[in-house]
Amino acid sequence: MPEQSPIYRVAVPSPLYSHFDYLPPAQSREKLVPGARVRVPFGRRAVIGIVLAAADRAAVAREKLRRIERVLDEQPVLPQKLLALLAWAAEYYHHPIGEVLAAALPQWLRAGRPGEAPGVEVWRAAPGADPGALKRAPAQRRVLEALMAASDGLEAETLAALTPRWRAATGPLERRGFVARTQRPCLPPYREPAEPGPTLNEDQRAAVEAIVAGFDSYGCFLLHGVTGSGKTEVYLAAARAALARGRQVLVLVPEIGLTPQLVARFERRLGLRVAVLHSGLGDAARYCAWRQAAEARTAVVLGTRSAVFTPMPDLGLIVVDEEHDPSYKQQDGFRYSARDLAVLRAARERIPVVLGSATPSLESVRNAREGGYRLLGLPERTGVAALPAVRLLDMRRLAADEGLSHPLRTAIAERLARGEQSLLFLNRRGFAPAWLCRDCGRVAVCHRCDARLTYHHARRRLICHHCGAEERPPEACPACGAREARALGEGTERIEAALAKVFPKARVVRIDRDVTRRQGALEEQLARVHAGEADILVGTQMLSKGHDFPNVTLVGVVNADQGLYSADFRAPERLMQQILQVAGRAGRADKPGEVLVQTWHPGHPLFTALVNHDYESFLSYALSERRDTGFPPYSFLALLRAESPKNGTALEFLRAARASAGAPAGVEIMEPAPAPMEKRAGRWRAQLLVQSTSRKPLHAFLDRWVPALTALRQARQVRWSLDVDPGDMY
DNA sequence: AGCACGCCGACT
DNA sequence: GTCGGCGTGCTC
Repeated sequence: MPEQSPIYRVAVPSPLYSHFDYLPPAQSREKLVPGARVRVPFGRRAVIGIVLAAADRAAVAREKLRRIERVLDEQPVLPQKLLALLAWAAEYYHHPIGEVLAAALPQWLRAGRPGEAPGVEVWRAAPGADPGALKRAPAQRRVLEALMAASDGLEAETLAALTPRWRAATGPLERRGFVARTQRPCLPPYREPAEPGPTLNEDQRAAVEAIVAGFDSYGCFLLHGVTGSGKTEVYLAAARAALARGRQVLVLVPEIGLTPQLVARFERRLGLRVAVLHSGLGDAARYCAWRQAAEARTAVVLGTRSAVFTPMPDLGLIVVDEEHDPSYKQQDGFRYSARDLAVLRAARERIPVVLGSATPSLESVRNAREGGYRLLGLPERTGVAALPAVRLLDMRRLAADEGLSHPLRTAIAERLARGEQSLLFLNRRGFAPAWLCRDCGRVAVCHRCDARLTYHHARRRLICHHCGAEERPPEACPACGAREARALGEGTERIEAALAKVFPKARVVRIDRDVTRRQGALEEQLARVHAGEADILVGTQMLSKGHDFPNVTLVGVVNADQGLYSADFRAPERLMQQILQVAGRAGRADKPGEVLVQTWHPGHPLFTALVNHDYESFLSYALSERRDTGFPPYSFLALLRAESPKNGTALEFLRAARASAGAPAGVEIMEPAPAPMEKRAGRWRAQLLVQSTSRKPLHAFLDRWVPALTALRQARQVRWSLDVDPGDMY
């Protein structure tokens, strides 16, 4: 019998819901391994794909098959286990396998670069280099001076931060012999011995013991610890135990929580170099760290969302810190939840996973109460004061000037008198969220979105926070010609200005995206706060993540009501989490903190729970509401979104989608509806919610529905995407 | 998504 | 007379 040459199933980076079959490369006789990259002809071009499997028959006629052009890897870049997880994820999230694999691979590998780990480029000044000789080349001069000031040389990334034209500068400098380029391994050795940590309290010890007892088998632990209860110490102790067994540890943190301080703490306490993975890394540095993990040369990986896909052959423990954080859910393209995939990965690898939070998500709480998660509680704060007292300020009865009520001002004044810091939290950047004509009341709106423009005073601009559009405030009202306008409402910028007026001697530091956009600016602002160079902090939710402010004894929540009655069913949960997170930043053993919340709805059950520091009663309230309304975690959702530059076509597509769905058993398909903000960035958006009380019928339905959607005539005129387990309804 | 093919309007 | 607009079809 003649030997049939094998066929290879290849995932190709394209939004097509299937793999593609190829013949083996011309002269090779060796079998290709799944997970290896191959260069294949695809349509009229060539692309880098990933071998999924060998097969003996193709899905299409044999004449249609083309040959793999080139094999890029002898060893798979994605190990079997990870490939299987990704294939599962592609099915679960109903996303094309090629794009799923692309999301898991570092750009370096996607671009077809060699699999061997690159070093990190380091530039050094040569002895005797003379910046004086560079009078007419200021960029070169700046680079050279920076290099001369740095004894150990500088990495490409540091230079890039210095000047965007650094590449153009190093070239001539190198030719003149003023600077030299070297490579170093991306993770330099860590030479300090591990620092001992504090003695664990009873609860922490119990938590660590429970996790360690479960090593070598799957278990999901929900570590519910109030802020300041020492969750990180539990992670560290569990990580040490895993390391002692020769296993690797994967730690996921929210986007904004991955700070140099956190990395340094892990390195110090574990006594080893930690591989860091986050979006701000350059291609080479990122791939290098990834590769170190894949070769088990580094034991600990600390990363954001996409780090859940890091290959780690000896993985023995996964930690998901702040598991409730929305940044674990990817909001475009392949819309996965890194937290959920971490749990799944742990189950498949038969290892424990720890989900930690002071304010766990309702999903995880329900899983702990009724599902298989084990709850580990840390009710005590360590080394910090008792939880700060929370007081509601009933804004129905209080006058507020520029958003600040009298009691809040008094409380700030007291802190100033005592030399303590105050923190004002307000989830709205800019000066004022509305700009209106004094005469006719016309409000400035965005032309591309269904949204009001926010007035930014420093830049004297009206800015749309949804599409980024900017314009100059009009001299005269376009509707009535009146020449006077009014900025209505408060953003962080206005609060900052108001504070400067009321407390002229106070040093106010603002922390929001507008201030911290520049690289390193956030770090600078925080350093000022910690050095005691600030009396009052004003900021958005950026303040609620990852940074502690031990000298802050007053937290003011300026407008707590946004999100209380929002279109998004998760908004109250987010609000509660944000307030508790920011409240948890305040106070110390010797200086108890106080939290003042300005609200027009002081009777809301959310606030009752907040005043009592009773997350449990909030959970009961929120869970019973979700049960009554049939929302997660008491149901499972999929949201079909569509958008089009033409009004109406998105809804039209959804109506056709609804019609093609039929009446599947056990699944409820809602009516198509315009999105809560129908027009955004010039596109009309609509959505269609699909709901079920159990996953099985929902996914059985989606399996049939998605191919049908692709075939719809209307699908061509819109951009559509399916969001399984959506994080929000916008 | 790319990329090409294909058939109708304003320009060197 | 062409350059180029984006509708439509295909990718093993």
